[in-house]
Amino acid sequence: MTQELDKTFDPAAIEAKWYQHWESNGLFRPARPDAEPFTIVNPPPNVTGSLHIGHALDNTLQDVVIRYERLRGKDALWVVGTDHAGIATQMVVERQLEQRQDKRTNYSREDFIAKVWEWKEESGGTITRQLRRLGCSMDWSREQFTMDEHFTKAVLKVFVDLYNKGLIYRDKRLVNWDPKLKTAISDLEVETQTISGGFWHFRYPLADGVTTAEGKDYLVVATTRPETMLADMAVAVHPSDERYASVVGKEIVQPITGRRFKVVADEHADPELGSGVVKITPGHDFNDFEVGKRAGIAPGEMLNMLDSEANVCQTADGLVPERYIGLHRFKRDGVDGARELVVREMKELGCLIPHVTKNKDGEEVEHDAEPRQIATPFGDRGGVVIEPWLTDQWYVNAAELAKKPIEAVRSGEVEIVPKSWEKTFFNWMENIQPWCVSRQLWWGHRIPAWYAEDGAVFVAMTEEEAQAQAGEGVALTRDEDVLDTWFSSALWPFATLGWPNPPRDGEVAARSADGGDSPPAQSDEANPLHRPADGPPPRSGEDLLAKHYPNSLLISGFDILFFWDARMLMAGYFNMGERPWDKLYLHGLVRAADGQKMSKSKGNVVDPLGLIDRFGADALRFFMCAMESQGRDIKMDEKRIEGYRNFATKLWNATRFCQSNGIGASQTIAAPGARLAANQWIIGEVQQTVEALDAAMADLRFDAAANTIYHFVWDRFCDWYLELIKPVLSPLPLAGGAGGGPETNDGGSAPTPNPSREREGDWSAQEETRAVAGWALDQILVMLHPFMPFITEELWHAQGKRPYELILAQWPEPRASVSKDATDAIDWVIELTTNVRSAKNELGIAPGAKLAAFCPAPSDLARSTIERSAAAIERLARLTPVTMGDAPAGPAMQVTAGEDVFVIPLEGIIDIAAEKARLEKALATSQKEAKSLEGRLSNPAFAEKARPEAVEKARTDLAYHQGEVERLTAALARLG
RNA sequence: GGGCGUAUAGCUCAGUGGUAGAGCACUACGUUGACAUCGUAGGGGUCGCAAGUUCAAUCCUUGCUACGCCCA
Repeated sequence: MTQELDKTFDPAAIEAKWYQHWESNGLFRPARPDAEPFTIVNPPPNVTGSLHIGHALDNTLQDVVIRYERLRGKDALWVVGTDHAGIATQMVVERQLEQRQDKRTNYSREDFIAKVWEWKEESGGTITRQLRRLGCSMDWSREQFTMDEHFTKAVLKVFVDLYNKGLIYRDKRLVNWDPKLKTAISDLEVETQTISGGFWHFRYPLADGVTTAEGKDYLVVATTRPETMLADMAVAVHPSDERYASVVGKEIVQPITGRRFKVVADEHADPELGSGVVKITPGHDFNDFEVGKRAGIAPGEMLNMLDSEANVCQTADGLVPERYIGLHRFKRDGVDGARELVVREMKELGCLIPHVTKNKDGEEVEHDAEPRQIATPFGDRGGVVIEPWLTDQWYVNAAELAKKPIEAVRSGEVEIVPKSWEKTFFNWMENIQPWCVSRQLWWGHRIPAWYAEDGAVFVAMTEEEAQAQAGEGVALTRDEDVLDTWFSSALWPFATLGWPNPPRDGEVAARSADGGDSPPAQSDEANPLHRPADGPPPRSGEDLLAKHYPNSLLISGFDILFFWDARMLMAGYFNMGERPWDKLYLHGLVRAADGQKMSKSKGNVVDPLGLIDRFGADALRFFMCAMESQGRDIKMDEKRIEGYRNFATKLWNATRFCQSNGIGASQTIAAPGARLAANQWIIGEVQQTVEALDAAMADLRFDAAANTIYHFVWDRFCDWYLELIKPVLSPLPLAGGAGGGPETNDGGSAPTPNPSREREGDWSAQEETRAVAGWALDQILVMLHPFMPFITEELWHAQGKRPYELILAQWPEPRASVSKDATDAIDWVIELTTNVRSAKNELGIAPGAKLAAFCPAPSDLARSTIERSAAAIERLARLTPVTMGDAPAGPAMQVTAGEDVFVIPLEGIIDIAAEKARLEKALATSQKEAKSLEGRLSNPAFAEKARPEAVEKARTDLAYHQGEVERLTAALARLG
């Protein structure tokens, strides 16, 4: 029995209900021990995060795939969890402290971390709640966090393993230093922006009375960063630059510091650029660092003039004048810094070479510096200029780890979709730099390295092991730093599945399919550094890792291809010896309606939850899919979301119609037997739709998949099928058969002589139609479910009692063959109907008017269809009666269906001029087409070289248009 | 400077070696027993520009223009 639906569809009312039902009944991951696995891990959102539109896209796509594979019977596992997000989370908590005039350093490390955990317990669940609103069917029973105890263990193991293989090492070199956050960051976290700056030219005096070939006693150096002068250790000229050959090896006296240093020859100096002389500050510039090393300066000897906040400090040689100490590197908050002071003093010393321009009046004007656009590095989190800074950090030998991933993508072992990203991937992987993984933070995975007093390092999983390595009695201090967050998230595809722990067989209570609640997090007050609750256990005896690694697919935005995807490949091959996933799907960005990137600072962010409130989660999801064509960004378009809300309403109303006609839940997966043309036709349409949908999903063409089901539902099922079966279900009073209305048929026993004939009120025809319609609607619900899970689940249950929820239903398998005669007949009726409606519209005839029609020379198709589907022709084309034979003389309009001509007499009501105009327009079109096709066919080269199918099609088209010309000419002749 | 991508209807976007489609918007008509969050019909595009390949180019090649992104 169907359950009556409200007159209007209200998404909010059903969304919460079904999500709760699915989750609390463990339906997101039903026990399917023998099924083929299908696995996706979600890109773990920052625990500080809240759902933005990009998450909505990313997670919708994943959910569509997971629900689709689940419906296809796979053991579909969607791993979910959040990322501890080192810097972001620490910043959130520090900001909270700031509001109370408090700060991190007022606490011990342990106490501060305890505060972060506290924050996480209270506020860290925002995004996971929001993902539920979107309908995401993740396995919440195994929700993960990158700081879970088992995850931490995995991270430490990877570090130790990399260290033991020489792939992670400590090195003193320049690193990207964020002076605001006071931590090192990796290359990827640096964003280069172009800002307005200056280019200053200075005189550097040569020492000891030396002069250049030109007789000058100084060299001219140019720089965009004058403040680094305080730590200059050389100037460089190109080895082939003859202007300066005589001064190479001679010395400079830096005017402010009085430091003496050499002129060195180095290829880095570009003779074409400025004077051809560059100052070398190896401690504060990446290029200069290399020059310095080549000039024999060891990194340990390189002068450093800045502290961790980029304020000037004394260099090792003590030559920085006292007045500079403590100044910021450059002007900040209106206060001059070292840069400004250096320029001023050099000017006073006569060592500044002014930049001269002419003003409007042609007079020369002097400036300190030439204005220039400078490419400047900024930290992506802190937003301040990054300082190259000489420190000891831990580095991963990324070039080595990149080898296997490169091979894998090249060989196709790992597929990147869309393929166009492969080139970008190779380009980055093949030029990859050592990855700095240490961060000067408190919140994160603390580096498992211990130092003896002599500086010897011991890397081990635990302090005990480190101590064992060091030997008894050696005092050890643990490395203060934590690891880059991406170092841990790189392990997501396998550490979430239990690696490195072996599967626990029966050791823990089985988490059954119906016990989906996450365990409440307990707090372990004794040790705030460790999470008490280890990751959720697998079901008893289940070896998740063996079954679900490699994962099947990863879906991520292209913006984290290097940050995360590439590093998962490295970590996967290193730790597991295998790819992390078979396929990587990269989607674009969701942009604002005007095409701009959404950002908080621009104030143009669209809140997905607001869209869900307004249009429903189903509509938002459908929008995301319909717009997701590979490789393109999505522009926000609310009208379109609204359109998909309307689509949901359409389906709702179609279901109401079905219900009011006794159409309920189907009983079989296979299509019911059907003899009526319309029923056969819709079965064929379902079959084609499933095939098209499967093809689209296999290619991850979300747009094609969404459009396929959309058009099937609206254009085929609602627009035609439901209209075609109305005459069967509710016969017109006058033509009523013996069976009466549908309500009287239950349990009836009257047989019917010819069920293949769509006679009005025919008893078994009605029964067949209700069965087929119910089945077709069920197929719609299943096929649409991955895209619109909520409304489909609601309608699935409203249609009758079900043995299982839709989320666990079976993917369509019609297993039916339909006759071409039947589908041809319906296609013919549709064409006739459309053509009649069009003609009436153009002639201004009331659309409802029923007209008599004559078909003088019916084709076999027309003859049988007119006989068999008279009721449909009457209801839809509104032609009745249709007489096979000549029409009486007199004014008439003419319509066609295929090659069949229908003459519709319109004595008294026809506007002859309008009909003539209509026919002439159609005639002109066909004549033009025919002429063009004739031209093509008469070209001998076409017949010879074109594909036979193309020639054949041209011939068929030509014949059709020639036929149209004849038919229309005859109709015009009849009108006189 | 290197790489990638995009230019198709008023807007947002699909698409194919055989002269183009969708949604929205627009126009006309419409209370035909699911649906006005709707129905029926319709108007609207020399597929950025130029050359080449081809029997045939919106689609392939090259160049140009414009816009966007990534890397240096």
